[in-house]
Amino acid sequence: MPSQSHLSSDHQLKIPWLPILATEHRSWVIQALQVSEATAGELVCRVGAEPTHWIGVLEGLVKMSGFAANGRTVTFAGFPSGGWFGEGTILKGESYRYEIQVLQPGLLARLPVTVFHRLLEESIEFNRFLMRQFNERLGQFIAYKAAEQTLGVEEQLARALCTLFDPVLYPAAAPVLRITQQELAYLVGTSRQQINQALGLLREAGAAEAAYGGVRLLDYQCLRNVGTRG
DNA sequence: CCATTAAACACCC
DNA sequence: GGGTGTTTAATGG
Repeated sequence: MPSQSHLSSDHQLKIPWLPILATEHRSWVIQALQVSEATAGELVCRVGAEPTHWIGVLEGLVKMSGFAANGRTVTFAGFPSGGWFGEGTILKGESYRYEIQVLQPGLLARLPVTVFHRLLEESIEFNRFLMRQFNERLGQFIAYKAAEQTLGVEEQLARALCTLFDPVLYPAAAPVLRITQQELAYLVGTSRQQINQALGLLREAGAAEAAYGGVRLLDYQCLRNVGTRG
């Protein structure tokens, strides 16, 4: 078990829903949140386990994945810094149906489900945040389903990268996203070769390019355009 | 039959 | 040591 600590003011800045809470609610949360380091490859949620916390990424990158009928690995979503996940499982009172694994090491924050439920009961602002998150995610999945049928690997990759390079959370810097081409292949549902080729096309388009062990964003707007054409 | 993919390999960070 | 690019043999539409 990794060592846990409480929330520093530096960490607080990396939680997008914290500022919107009323001060009273915010003080419970800050007291209840636990921060721990996440190492690459670490399994954050196991299939079948009961959720005890709502979990967020302060730094690093985490994936939600499972296996297809033929045994192939399928990644359903990637959560970058600022991402929070597992609320659906908590709300339904179920156990995890997919596994959550760390791709890029970093920091995770955990909010006990009891506090989660209390916020749900008492904070309009928290409900608003969750509703926005559900709405965005639903839109993403519908768009993803549409893209799956109609678009090529280049467009699908552009979409996947757009969700990982969140412009709201990274307004200034043009960071290199640390993710292997194999993981991108799991995410898009194709092979490593296809990803490599698509990265070449994205470079020609001026949207993004392959960096060692990751992808460098060149032009977010351009990446969006590639992902929405068709 | 052609395209795609997984596996194996050798380089490079 | 792990990620990448490339080759090759198998696989599947």
